[in-house]
Amino acid sequence: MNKIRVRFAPSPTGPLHIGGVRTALFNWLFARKYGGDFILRIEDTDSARFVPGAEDYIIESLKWCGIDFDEGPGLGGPHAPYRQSERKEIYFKFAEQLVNDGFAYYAFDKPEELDALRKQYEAEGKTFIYNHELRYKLRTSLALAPEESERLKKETNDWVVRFMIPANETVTINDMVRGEVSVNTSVLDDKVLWKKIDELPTYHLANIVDDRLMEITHVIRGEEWLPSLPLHVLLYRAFGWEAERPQFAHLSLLLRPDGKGKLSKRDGDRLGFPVFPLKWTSAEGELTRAYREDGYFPEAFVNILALLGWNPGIDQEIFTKDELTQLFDLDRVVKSGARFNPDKAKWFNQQYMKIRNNEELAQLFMPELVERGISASAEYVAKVCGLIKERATFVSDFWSLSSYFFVAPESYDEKAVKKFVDENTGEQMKALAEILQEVSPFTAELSEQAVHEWINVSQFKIGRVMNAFRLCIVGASMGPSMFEITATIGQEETLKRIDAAVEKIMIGDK
RNA sequence: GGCCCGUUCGUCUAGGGGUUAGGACGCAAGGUUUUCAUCCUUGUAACAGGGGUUCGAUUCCCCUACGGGCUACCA
Repeated sequence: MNKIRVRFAPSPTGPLHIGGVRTALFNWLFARKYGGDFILRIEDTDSARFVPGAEDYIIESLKWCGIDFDEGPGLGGPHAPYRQSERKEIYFKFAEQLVNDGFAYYAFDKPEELDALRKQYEAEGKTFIYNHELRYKLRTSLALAPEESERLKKETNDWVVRFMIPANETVTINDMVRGEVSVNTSVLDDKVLWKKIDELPTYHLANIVDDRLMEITHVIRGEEWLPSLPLHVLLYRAFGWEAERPQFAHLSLLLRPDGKGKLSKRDGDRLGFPVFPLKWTSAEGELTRAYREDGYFPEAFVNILALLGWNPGIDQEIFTKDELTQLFDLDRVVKSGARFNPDKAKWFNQQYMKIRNNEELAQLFMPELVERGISASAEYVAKVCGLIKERATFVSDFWSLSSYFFVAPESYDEKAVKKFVDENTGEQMKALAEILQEVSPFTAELSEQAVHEWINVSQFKIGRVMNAFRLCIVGASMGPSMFEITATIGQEETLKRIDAAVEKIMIGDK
């Protein structure tokens, strides 16, 4: 069997959205599983829709996800170049070959003429198809006298090459995810393959030619291409490439969580979750939110995407890249469209948060601390991260969960004060401070031991004491074990905070 | 309008001619914890509808409905 070669072939018309990333991921997973090649090809044959920066964005997104390609722009490879705009001179001869072999023809209609014709058909309630009936009636090389056609070819510059779709033939293709798909060719248009005006191929021609030239064995792409599958198959046949034709797998689309339509680039952030992997600033200066900037870990993001429209048939849901590579296969790709679930996406990130090591998390948290004017050692921050990470979904949650490790509380949660402070609390806290003062070394274990002993002897209610204690140190009813906190912030700071709290909320009006 | 694809808890999905239709997220309740979170337990909730085929259909076939895609000299 030939080496497996797959490609991801985005069009640089804007930032890649998660549907595109998923398509890339599935291709990559398939290639890696079978030891094949993953190729990135930029399909920039539509100069009108070209967006500067989009290609870089695509590459950076893949990089962030850890989806590495073996051949592609910037990297080169045996079939370079990998940008279709840089391959423009190779396509015409293939189009011409099709004309010479009787599979295509020149068409000289003006776009306005066709528009008018379409409108006319619509008005009459008829379906407009540029096909075997029309191609002999319109201005094409099939209908015109050869000299006239030659003349138009020379003298005009907006003619096109159209593929000749055979009449009334049923094309049946076996799609790797959808099974058998049949279409009657009579409903297909004679698609434009190549345009004189910009001397560029359309998607259909460029795609088939490049897939063949690059020896692609499997085409894994979005479902939006399913309707043109028969055309592509017919093209392979016309070129005489049936034996080398790749296998096709059409992935269902990602649907919007609010119900209507497929996820599109224009949905923005009003949906309550990002549609883009990385932030993108549009030409109008609009900034979109994104997974990376929202604080998702790339491993979590990849894990989420992998499970959208695919599953390994086991109950496990958290997978390393290696596990995914091993388990992935096209036969477990789901046929129906998948709606994105933002809550579950957060859950995934939380799972990855819990297993992330503290030093790495500290590094991610550090910039925010610096920005807040806090100076703390990496070691200290790592320790704090270890204590709070299971309470967080994103690194951006860290500050609100851990500020008391860095600064003493400035205010005390009112509800907690009401609940846990009474006329005896002040005295209790003073006594507690005295106990704590004697603990040496000031470890969590020894502090806990001493305090519990004291509570037992003095017959206080442990809940009341500890909650009041927490209020003094944290300022609220939250956070990890009290003694872990005090051991972290230290003896001196602990005693200081008890004093301050007693002063502020336990004496005075009480 | 035409063509194509799809339809199992709210969402992601497993399953597949005979099952108490399984899991995960969410939600709810309980337990653990001095608090919050984690964690554990339990609960909640689904085979779009109608016809066939069959002893039996959620599973196979047909129709309808609904959803989605395509219908450009876009990709």
